[in-house]
Amino acid sequence: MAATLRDVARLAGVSTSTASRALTLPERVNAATRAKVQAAATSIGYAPNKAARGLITGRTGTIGLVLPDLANPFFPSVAKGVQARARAADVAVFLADTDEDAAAEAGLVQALSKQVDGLILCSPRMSVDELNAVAADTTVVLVNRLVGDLPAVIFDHQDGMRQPIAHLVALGHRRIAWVGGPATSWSSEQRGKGLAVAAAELGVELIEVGHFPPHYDGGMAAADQVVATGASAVVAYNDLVALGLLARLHTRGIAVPGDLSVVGIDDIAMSRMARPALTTVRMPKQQAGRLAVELLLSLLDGVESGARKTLTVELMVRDSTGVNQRPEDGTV
Amino acid sequence: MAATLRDVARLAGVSTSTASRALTLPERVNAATRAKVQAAATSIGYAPNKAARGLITGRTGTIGLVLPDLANPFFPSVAKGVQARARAADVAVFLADTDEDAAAEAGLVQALSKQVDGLILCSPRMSVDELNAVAADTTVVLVNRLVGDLPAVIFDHQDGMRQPIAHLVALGHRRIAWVGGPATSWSSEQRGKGLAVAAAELGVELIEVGHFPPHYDGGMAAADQVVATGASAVVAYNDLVALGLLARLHTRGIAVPGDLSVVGIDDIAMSRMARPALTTVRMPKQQAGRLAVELLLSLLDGVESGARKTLTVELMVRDSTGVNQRPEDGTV
DNA sequence: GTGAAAGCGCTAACAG
DNA sequence: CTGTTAGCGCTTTCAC
Repeated sequence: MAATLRDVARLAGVSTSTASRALTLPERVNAATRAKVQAAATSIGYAPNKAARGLITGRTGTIGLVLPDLANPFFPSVAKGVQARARAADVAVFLADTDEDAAAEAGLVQALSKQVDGLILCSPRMSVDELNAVAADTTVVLVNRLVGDLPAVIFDHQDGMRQPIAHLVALGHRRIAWVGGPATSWSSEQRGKGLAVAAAELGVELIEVGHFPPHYDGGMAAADQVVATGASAVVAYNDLVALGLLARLHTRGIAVPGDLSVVGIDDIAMSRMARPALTTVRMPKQQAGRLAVELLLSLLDGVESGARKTLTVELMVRDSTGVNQRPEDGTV
Repeated sequence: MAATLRDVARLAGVSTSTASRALTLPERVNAATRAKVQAAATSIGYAPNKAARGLITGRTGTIGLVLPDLANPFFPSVAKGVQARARAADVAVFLADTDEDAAAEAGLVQALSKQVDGLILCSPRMSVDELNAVAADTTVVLVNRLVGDLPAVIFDHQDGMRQPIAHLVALGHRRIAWVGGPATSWSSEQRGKGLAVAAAELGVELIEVGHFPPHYDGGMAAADQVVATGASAVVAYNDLVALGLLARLHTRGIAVPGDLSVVGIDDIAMSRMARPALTTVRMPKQQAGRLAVELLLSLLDGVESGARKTLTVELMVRDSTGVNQRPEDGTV
């Protein structure tokens, strides 16, 4: 059996409340007794039972992270950031993968919300109403989605989508295709809009090729339609789709970037490893995770209420010389 | 405030103990009262406080998953499997990423172990002694590492490493290089041994090129040494290393597989997307995660004690026709 | 079959 | 500054 606070108290010859104070509010205790208690605690390897503490303080020291799919490299990056920041704050993280299933997501969130102080919902697929319902009885921070005034960490799609367009225009492109993600995806909508605005401003044509699954196979499926548009460049919903495009274009003997330029979005590790390396728009994924935790913690402390953080994104122009290839997420 | 069991009991006009029984041991309660209680519970959206329950039952309904690095695609796959199986058993999962830091890992495990029923340690970096110490006061299941008799889920490196060697031999290779992972890695050691045994059996030469970081950059670093060995084929510690090799070989103008054949290990999603696609040894990562959970749960129920599961691995021969490209981890 | 009472490990008043 | 008391929400004897 693990040591309890009573054991510590007994060993130190004080009451349990004094032992408790010595460990959690050191200032309110005589230095001598404090030392005794702390010595006793370490000597028997005492670790507080967080569940018991949570029962009385109402804080469990735990947050939940819900995301659509760990197999999509975007999400482990966010998770890594969340995890790191939470640990620094001595907070534990429950992880839940919903498998891109909106219904499962709602159920999971429901269940999780009872066991945590707050929830980070990354790219949630559930409806606005469901989301508002959850937010009504749990502290929630959204990542990569905006719903009403709910606290959120998002990426600057406005500026972020202007960058690849400006880049392509500078290279002489005038007809640019856009391969969208799922029709229900908030970020796909934002990305499409951002590109359209930038294209209009810069006086070039943006051709929307349609909605595709946000995966490698989605890119394979989109490739021929992209070619048929006659565009000289294409921006893909994300890097996975861009890599799928690359594969199919290669099969068809279409040179990249010679015949067609391809730009991805997200900057997953894989995009640096493709050949040709993929020019992409970097989303600071780990940072988003870290910020989401900070936002959530400050919300729990009652510091802020309707906060929203928008993260700067950055065009990564990749070429064979390896310029600009530094990884966001550490060495991979 | 969330509804408590007392609220349910009051609403149903019974005592809290009856309410408790009606919800957890339905057989021991009159059908009529049971129905009343259950109706009351759902009507106010009652969900039991797991922390309070855990305080008394000694079971928290939570397990911990500790892994070295979410940025390495191997681990999110395992995590996905763990997560899915745990959810099916209505068990929550704490996630901890140690950043490949053995010291941090030991501390994390220590802290986590107090809050969970059991721990899944995936490719743990800590020492045998530390591991035994942890296992002494927590139920632990190892994944991808073997220490004494500790319960573990591992991959069949014996047979797994014979497959790529046999494949390469069949293609006519007689000098095969092996690019090992970190010197401290259990799986690197196992893989190296397995290859050596197979090479000896098949009468070909295995040249150990040394130890490299288990990343893309490690492969880049190893490439020139591999070339210098004069081997006609190389097996890399993992796919990331293999992809790094591919990149550097391409830079040097060495054709793959024309001049040099490259085989990876793990079958991460990325390996299907490389060009040329990477022949690799598939490790059933999600399955390992699922089995680890099952093993842990049965251990917690006192069913088994020194169990060990060995998973079959499978050579994935990749070529430009797309044969054998089905993904393990769902569509990516 | 059901209720009363005790207590899991801890913290938060409240006295002293 | 420290000890006593109460109780978080739940399960589990133990009577009835």
